[in-house]
Amino acid sequence: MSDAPAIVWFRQDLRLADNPALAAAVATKRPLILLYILDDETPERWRIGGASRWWLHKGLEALGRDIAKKGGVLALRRGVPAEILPELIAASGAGAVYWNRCYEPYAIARDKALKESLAIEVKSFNGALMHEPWEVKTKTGEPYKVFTPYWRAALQLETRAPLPAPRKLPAPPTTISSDALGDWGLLPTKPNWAKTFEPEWTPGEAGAAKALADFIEHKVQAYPESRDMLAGHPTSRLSPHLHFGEISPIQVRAAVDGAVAHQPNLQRGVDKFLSELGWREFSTNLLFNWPTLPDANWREQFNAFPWRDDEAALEAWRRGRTGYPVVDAAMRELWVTGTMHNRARMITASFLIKHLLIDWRRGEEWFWDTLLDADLANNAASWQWVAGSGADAAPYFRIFNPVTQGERYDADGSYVRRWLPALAKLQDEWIHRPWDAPPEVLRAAGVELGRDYPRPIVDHAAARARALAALAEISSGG
DNA sequence: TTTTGAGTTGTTCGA
DNA sequence: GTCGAACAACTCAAA
Repeated sequence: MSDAPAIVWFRQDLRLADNPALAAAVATKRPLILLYILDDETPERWRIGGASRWWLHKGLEALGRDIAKKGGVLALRRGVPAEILPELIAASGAGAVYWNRCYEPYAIARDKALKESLAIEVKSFNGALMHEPWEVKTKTGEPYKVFTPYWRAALQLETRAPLPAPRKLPAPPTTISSDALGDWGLLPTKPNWAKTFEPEWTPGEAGAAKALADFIEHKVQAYPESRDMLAGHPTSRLSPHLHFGEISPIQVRAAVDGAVAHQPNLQRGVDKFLSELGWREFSTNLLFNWPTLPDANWREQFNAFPWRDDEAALEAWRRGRTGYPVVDAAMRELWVTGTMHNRARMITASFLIKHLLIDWRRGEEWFWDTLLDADLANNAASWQWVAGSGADAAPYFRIFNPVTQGERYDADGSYVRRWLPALAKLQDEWIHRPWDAPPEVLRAAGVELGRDYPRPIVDHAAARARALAALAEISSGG
């Protein structure tokens, strides 16, 4: 066995359990250099966003603690991996580098170049997906473009069992210099707008495991119906943990399958939940096979779509001042908690695209900066899905009515009241359409439209008609 | 090669 | 209030 140390390069896999690269490195019995590199230069357009930086700081803090408990050390470096890795290899005499794969186009190019240029052994592993994008193909060997057949095919494939966390981690051969996490400036200051994230989230592997256990115990059984309800956190809330790799889909799947083995009545909820993980994999499959997904219309006919340039409307949407309570509540939720309910994402995205006719890429950029779970594949695929420009797109006539959606999925208005205190005293009947409320009702609730809460910035019926006309322009018939 | 059934999450209108 | 139909045409994936 070589005494030359091995480097484990952590990227979007900030965990010790079910970490194939780490497990393989530990199995070599070499001394280990456990490394994270903050690269703010390689991805030019989609470098890590503001909210995600807070999570990254907390996640690295947790990973460092977990590693230390097992006898190892996490080294932090900032810069370009193509410079840092050779330097570290030279300084440490490392004989191997192990990592788990990423699927962003820039990451694929970076890793490919590193594999070619580094003179030592390099091994990459699947740590982020149930199935690699190239493993799920149609009968003719093409990548799937429609979710349902994709997921049906994926379910036919075997998945590996989750790997246990290493019992102990070998120390590095010598002292490896490390940046101080606090010097990276990942946490916001003056103002510390992330302080509202603290009570909502516990970044790190333990926090992820707790969220999963909570989901299985309390939520998964009713998930197929309750998942759509806007209030009360009916979903797993695992997405940021999954993005940063604090838990793997393999672990999640093994846990929910294990629960079904003891409680067969959970099967229905588990199947629905696993299909959501399937969407995550499907999105990665799309990004891998169509690397321009984040930046270009997947359907080229949308290149002719008559988007409007409306900075004021865009800003009203960003800040939750559209005058449609369910939209505004969701945008406030995003701002305050760094996340947004899945259905609320569809409602707000549909509103930006269809009601305001603003380019989906403007929304994609805002979500990228404000979401703790910002993920290039999910973000791009989902925005294009709502726009209708993407794979497996929604029918053109699917334009969410924010009032109907609010009344259906927030019937008692508790979601709106939580995020829009100005409307807290408005009765259920008017909570999703305050502009229709009689003046005395508004007075009694202490609401003056235009002062305490905005009037709608567009009329729904008119906006819907305008969107349908715009879509007709680019249809083959128009 | 051609055919066939199907395609995450909706809304509106009229009976 | 409830319910079914209409809302385009197209592409996908497998038979």
